Amino acid sequence: MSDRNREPVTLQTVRISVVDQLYAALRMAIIGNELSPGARISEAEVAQQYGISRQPVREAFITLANEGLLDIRPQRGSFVAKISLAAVLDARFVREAVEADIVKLLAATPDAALLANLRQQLTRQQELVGGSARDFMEADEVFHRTLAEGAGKGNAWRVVEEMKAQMDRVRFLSSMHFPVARLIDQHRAIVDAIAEGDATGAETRIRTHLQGILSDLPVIKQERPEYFL
Amino acid sequence: MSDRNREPVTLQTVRISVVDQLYAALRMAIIGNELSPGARISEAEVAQQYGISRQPVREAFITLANEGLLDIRPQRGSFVAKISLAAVLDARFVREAVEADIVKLLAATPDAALLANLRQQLTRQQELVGGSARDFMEADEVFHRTLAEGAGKGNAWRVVEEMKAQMDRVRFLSSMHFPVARLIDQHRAIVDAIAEGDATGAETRIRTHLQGILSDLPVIKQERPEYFL
DNA sequence: TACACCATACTACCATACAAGTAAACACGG
DNA sequence: CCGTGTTTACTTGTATGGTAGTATGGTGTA
Repeated sequence: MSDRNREPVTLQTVRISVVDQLYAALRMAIIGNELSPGARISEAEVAQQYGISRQPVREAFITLANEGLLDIRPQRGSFVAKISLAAVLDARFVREAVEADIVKLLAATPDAALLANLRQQLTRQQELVGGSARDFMEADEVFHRTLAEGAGKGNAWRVVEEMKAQMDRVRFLSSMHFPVARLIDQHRAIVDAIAEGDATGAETRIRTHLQGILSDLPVIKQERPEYFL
Repeated sequence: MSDRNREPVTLQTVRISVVDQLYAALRMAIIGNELSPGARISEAEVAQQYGISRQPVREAFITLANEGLLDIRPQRGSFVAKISLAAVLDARFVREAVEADIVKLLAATPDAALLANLRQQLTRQQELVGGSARDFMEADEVFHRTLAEGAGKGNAWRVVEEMKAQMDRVRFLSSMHFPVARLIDQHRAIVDAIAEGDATGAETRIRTHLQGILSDLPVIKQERPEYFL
């Protein structure tokens, strides 16, 4: 054979377990506020809806509960977790700390390929202005993940992703709170600072970027107190 | 009644589910290297050992897998996760970022009661010199959690805890790697900086503190390559 | 010996059944 | 009308059974 010495590719099993599929679906539904905070959601009910047994539903619930998106009360019922102000603030805090160090790393040794990628994403984001909040949220997620992976901290992204979910969820409670144009400007400013090797500037800008939600949070709580703990 | 207007205390259900108990036990066993990286550990086997059914075991496994401590391979078996160098490095990175911002907060407005608490812990830690690694690890955990909670970031502790688990696990692979005396000195230096309101100093010192494992990691990997991915 | 084939045992995944706790509706007695 | 006790439906927790995918050791064949 001509390719005896080639690198073995890592094969992938196409099968995605019922649990994983359901987990992803429910997570999206919760973050996107299709399932509102406080809403009741029982294992049996969901099982019937999807035509599966209770067990995989239960296992998806467990993971969601571990991520703070679901509240399982034994013998009482399961509920979409209400928003804890402290939890969201702390999630934001963690995310700011981590991403600040990430952009500091990136600015220390700017990488041309990465910057090109980021700038391409900026134009793509610009095209989404006026579109759906969900579409922008996805692009935003890719942008921030690209930063993490560009800094060689791909595993750290898992943490940021979880924190981000808490924050995005709050934003979805009131569709007013995706100031897309402003967010893109901030993204651009961050990329510029990285390109210039300005670590301090990049840090300051991403911290500001991630502090944006702080002003929205009290407003949203005022608008929808029933969604909060 | 004389106490009609008193605050209602929040009652606690004593019952702890089998799942939670098993999860805690297995987590400890994995971090403490009683279950070594790569070791096989099947649902049925554990169920039999503890005299319970497979289902709760499975659910405990799922949470452990989500935390990166277990590797579940469908239809193949479950294994104590081998150590991924990148995962540990990224966990350390996240922890450093978060705890750095925490001590900055603490130093900004030093609190006397908190500082008294911390200094008391320092003397307690001193008493543990020469004792078991596990005892010190617990005291260390309390210390760092106290910092997080003192800064009003109790929810952020969950994240740090998960990252800490990855790091402690590596240390347990070789009992040489708990330089207790040095760690306590660093703890003391951090407390001193906070007391003086020296945010920059506190940040620098906790970053140094948490970078300690970086020098140990390659050594441990050299010693026990079979434990690594 | 070397290799393809197959039987078998084992795994996690999913379905189903039962157990135990909770809460709400309701009947009853004051 | 109000408060109490009981019934009943519903919840999650746990146990067990069946299914499909995977690894392994043996067997036959060249």
